[in-house]
Amino acid sequence: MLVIEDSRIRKATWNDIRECVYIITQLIPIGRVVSYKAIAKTLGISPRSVAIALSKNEKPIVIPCHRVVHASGKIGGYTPHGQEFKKRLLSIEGVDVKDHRVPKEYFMDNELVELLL
DNA sequence: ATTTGCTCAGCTC
DNA sequence: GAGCTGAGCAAAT
Repeated sequence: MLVIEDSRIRKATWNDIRECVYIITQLIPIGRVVSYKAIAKTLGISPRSVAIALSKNEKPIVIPCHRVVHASGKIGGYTPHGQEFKKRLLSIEGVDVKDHRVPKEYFMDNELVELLL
């Protein structure tokens, strides 16, 4: 991932990555979901890094990290309060989590990539 | 459904 | 620097 600062291109720092991940996460509307992979693609970094960024999240509720799940539909993690809490948050927002899986119709990976690329 | 190998940024020593 | 740890992924089994 590269960023532009003072008209120069430089490698993104950890802070840059976190900032971008948080901003994108906040773009996800209520009742929808995206995968780590989709965010990684828009930023040009690895999915693993996105997960790390979210895990180090300092504002667990302001940053809706519960709307980010595995590409396969599996729930993923939610360190502050555990998977169960994450599931509960999602169902409150209208996402029907079936058997530790979120159905593909809730995903907006394509829209996100199309929007930001 | 489960295992396996790959990945890459942070943390520890 | 070297080695370990993940809120992951994709392919093979």
